[in-house]
Amino acid sequence: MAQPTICPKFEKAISLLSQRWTALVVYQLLLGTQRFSEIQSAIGISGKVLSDRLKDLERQEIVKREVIPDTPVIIEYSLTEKGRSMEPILRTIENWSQDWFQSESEV
Amino acid sequence: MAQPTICPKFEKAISLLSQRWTALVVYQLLLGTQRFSEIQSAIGISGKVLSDRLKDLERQEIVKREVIPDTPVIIEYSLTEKGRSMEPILRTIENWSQDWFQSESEV
DNA sequence: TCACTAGATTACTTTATGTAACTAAGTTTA
DNA sequence: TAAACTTAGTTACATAAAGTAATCTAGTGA
Repeated sequence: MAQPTICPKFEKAISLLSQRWTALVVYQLLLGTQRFSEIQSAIGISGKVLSDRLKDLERQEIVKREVIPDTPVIIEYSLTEKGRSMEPILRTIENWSQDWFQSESEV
Repeated sequence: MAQPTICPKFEKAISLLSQRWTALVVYQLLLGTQRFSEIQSAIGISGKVLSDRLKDLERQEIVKREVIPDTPVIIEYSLTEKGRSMEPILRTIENWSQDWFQSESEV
């Protein structure tokens, strides 16, 4: 399936962003470097899926994983330049959501 | 799960956009009104999933379904104002994809 | 030694997506 | 008049992705 009517670069970007949790993980890391459990509790993702996503995002050079040899060892996740370059996407979605969605209390 | 650390409006927008095919359907409809089979062959989505997505998008008032009483009947899909308001999101993703993804031939 | 923590991984269940065949209503063809 | 074709779907079934909970591995600390 998938006729090549649509630009392949755009399709790659869309398939990345339409993977559940990807956008939220990046959004969360825009706040700064964070540890596994911080991301997990901030966005409410399961450990398994967060682990999968972080590996994907690392492979795509969007997220950087750093092992800090503290005691016990600390593992920090942060955005690469490519990751930070996604900020306008998230901000545009954020603005749109404010303009067009109602909050629970208004429904 | 899903602690409410993140703005619920933003979360709604993200969960809409992270549904597979949603963004591509909207992107396709930015080109103008189209029929079921046109969307289907343009983006290479299965009839079942396209049918599901169009119903979702109609329910969210992003897509408008119109029955044209021609012979045989024609069913046209187009974007509502809310749907068209998603254009900046898609354009931002498009720009980002051009800057940060390589095409197959460059890999 | 036992219990605790962070960062995962594994086994299993549920949900989403994909494939292919089928349907309904009308149309053209033979 | 039936056979075949078209559009816009739907249904049944198969596969893939995501969720849940238990487990693992170092490295503490008591």
